[in-house]
Amino acid sequence: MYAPLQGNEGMNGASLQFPQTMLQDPSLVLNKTSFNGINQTPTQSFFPFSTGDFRSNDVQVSDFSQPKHWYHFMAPEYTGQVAGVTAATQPTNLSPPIAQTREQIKMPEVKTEKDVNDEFGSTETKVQPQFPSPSMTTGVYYATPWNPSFWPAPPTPSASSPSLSPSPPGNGFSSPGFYNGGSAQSMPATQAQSTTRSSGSSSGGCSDSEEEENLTTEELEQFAKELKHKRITLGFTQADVGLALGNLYGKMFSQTTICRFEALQLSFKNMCKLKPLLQKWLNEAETSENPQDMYKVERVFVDTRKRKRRTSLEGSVRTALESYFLKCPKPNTLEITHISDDLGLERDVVRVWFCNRRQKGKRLALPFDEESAESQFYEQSPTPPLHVGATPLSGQGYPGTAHPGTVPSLYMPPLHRPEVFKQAMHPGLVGHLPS
DNA sequence: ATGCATGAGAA
DNA sequence: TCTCATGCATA
Repeated sequence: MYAPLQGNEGMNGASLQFPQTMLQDPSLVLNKTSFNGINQTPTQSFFPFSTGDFRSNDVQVSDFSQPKHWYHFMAPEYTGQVAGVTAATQPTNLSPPIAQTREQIKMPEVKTEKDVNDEFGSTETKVQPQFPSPSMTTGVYYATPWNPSFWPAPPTPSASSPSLSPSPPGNGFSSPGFYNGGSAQSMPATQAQSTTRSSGSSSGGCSDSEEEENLTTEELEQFAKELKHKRITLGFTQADVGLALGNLYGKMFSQTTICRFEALQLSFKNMCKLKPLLQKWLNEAETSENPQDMYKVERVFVDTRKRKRRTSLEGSVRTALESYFLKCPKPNTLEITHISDDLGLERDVVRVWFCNRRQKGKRLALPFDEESAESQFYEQSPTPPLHVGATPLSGQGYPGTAHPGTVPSLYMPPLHRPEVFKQAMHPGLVGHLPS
């Protein structure tokens, strides 16, 4: 069904991605650093799970009987796909050979997200990045509701000038508040703080002034655009930037995150949090003599814990899930069980699917009226409001397949006015909606 | 670029 | 158990 694990084919050159056999490690592909002279045999033909004890069989759509062993398995030399270049974020998982490699290479201690608080083994010298780590972790204000350009302004753009007046906490709705953390809505309108301009433009010598800025949607949009443009101009990939951030702040990010940032696909709060970091990176990149040095840091250690193989849901199954989602965006345990049974999926897969679907849905449907939208659609049903039991599945036909063509594969909340909803949809998706 | 997954923190 | 931030893996 779906491609075997490793040995992926090349990636779209456009974005300069790397074959996963290289763990998306820019330094390898881009040759910006030859990893301290260590020659890596690009023969990542090894596959630690060849024995099959690691769910070698496809986690197919109806394969839900297998125990989840994927978490423990740990091939001795499994480095997380990148031969040699990687290491574990978790020392405990570090196998001898790797540990050795790690010492040979003077691996700067850049931490990954979860690693930040994770102390390494005592022997490890926590060499912090060359750059002083700014206080990026301090609070972030996001009094301004998220409202990317492609998310239409609210029907009543009353207080539509987020840039000037971040909506007061209780202000009805003031703006299309994207999802700014769902419950964190009680944002202290600490806005008008003062620093709206990230002064830290000159990498001169001071500066880690990326305080919590009161960013506006527009600023973010503009910055995202600027970032992307300059990044490309400078010849960096999104992954490079993520790595560079690790270099600069000791906290790296993935290509995915950078991509989402540029595409404004993160929550407003998240955008605000990352913006200062990226801003600084940009400044550094622009002024640096050798931008390349910015991420000379070879790859950080990769977490050796193995994650479940990604389930690839068939189109029909997805459609079915969508269908269920329409009826009940937030199924309870029982409902999830029913659904999973009906579709022959693991309960967890279904659960996660709904979680992700909701998360995604928020970006699409929440602009209008998050409060009600959320309460109306995302409220867990005490009692199955839908006949989950009355399987919409007819024989082999799933809910969706039953009505080919008529079942929108998108979340179309029944309570939303089509017109409005349509607007809120991502441009690319609107087209699919029946008018 | 995005689907599915993980994990921390909150409820 | 959910949300949210984030990432691996893949289309």
